[in-house]
Amino acid sequence: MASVAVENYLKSMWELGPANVATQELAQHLAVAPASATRMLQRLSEHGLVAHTPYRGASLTAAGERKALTVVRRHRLLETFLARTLKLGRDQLHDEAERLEHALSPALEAAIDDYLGNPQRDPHGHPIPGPQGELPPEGDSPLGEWPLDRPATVSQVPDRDGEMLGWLESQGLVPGRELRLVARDPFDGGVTVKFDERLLQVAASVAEEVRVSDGGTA
Amino acid sequence: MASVAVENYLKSMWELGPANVATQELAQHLAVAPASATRMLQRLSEHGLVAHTPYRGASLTAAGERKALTVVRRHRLLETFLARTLKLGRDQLHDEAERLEHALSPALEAAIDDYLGNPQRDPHGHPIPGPQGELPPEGDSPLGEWPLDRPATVSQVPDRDGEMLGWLESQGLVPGRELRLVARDPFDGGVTVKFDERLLQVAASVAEEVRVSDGGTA
DNA sequence: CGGTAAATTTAGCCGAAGCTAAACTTTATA
DNA sequence: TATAAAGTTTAGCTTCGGCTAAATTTACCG
Repeated sequence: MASVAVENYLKSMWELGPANVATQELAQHLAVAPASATRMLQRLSEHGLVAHTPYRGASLTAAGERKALTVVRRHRLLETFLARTLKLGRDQLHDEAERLEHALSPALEAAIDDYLGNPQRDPHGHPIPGPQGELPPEGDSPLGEWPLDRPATVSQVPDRDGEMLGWLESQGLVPGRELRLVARDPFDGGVTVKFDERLLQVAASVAEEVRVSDGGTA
Repeated sequence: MASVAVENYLKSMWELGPANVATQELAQHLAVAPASATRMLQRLSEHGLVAHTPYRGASLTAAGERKALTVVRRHRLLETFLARTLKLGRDQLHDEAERLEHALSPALEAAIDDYLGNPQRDPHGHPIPGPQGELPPEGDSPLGEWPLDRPATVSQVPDRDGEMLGWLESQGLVPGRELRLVARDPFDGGVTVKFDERLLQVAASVAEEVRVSDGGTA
């Protein structure tokens, strides 16, 4: 009960959770047919990793979440490691880590963590779960929900969408960037931000994904 | 036609080759049943990666060897990378690389090669195939076959046998070590070597696996 | 040369994980 | 409230890559 497929299902469940996740949503996230997701949910359920109520969706059990978090931990450690050593662009990191995360032994995971000095965040600003799955409480919010004029620091950018990431990068909208919201589109939720003496339009879809906080490194 | 299993079969074929490899030999090397090896040889044969004559063994075709060598290249680059960055012991390298080698994209392979400055040998002294599978001719021989008294330099140590590797390491018998054969057991092929002003007994099984040459880095 | 032992292959089974099509629930709408 | 649409599950098929047991081929030995 620890194949690549199982690890991916658990990770997706975690990313889509913590609420009950719909079969279809899960299937889409993994690019498989809904029937395949149903079957896997049944298997995961039998092994106590997921609580599945037929026709009502599923959510991770404590055991399932623990496993999911070790995958997330490996993923984020790998992203950090690859960025640090190989200077890969932020937009290449995700795909590489996606494949390598399933081939990382506990020993190698520990060696990487050690080498990096127990990093708390990956290059996208996502927090790295501890060895037992501990995650610090998140103190940030989506850029789109930030109040106007209050100074903010970008804390997290998305990692799955390479195109969005490339754009963010090209605009300098990366973790650590300090900025201010100057306007919000009342209809679609897009915002205008200001930094470096310039204004930048950010579409709603992007403003949902980028997270900000007020501290230096929250 | 490029699963983990296929890559492993091709790599084993290369390691056991280049002559016709017996089904049983291959099966043992991969720890699978002979029947499983037969079936895979048939599939590989259909795809033109091996030439299989029923009951007579199989060998890699040119296409198969090309594929095998990319796996070997990834393996050896990974070993070198892990040793360089994480300072893993020589005896941990093999197992980790064994798993990671199947998850390395061409882009990441290139980035690692670049980072390492196009290394020619891995930490065990094995030559690293070039991007197109080029391998330099080997100018070394098994320690057991080296003439008495002629100065030699260790060029390669085995990587699959962690226990043997640990012993070699503990005795200082690592690539680069200079030594001299002072005696050979006429019966079992074991040898006595001298270096650092001390004598060391090397069993036949070990003397077969360690390779030496006379130059500095042959 | 014949017969047996060893090696190999074939036959048939299993589980994982995917798919499509059909059946069944749930939800939403007329 | 009935019915259609949407979502989910079941049924049944496929491929991959294992396995064991039985059949077959090869090789060796008396």
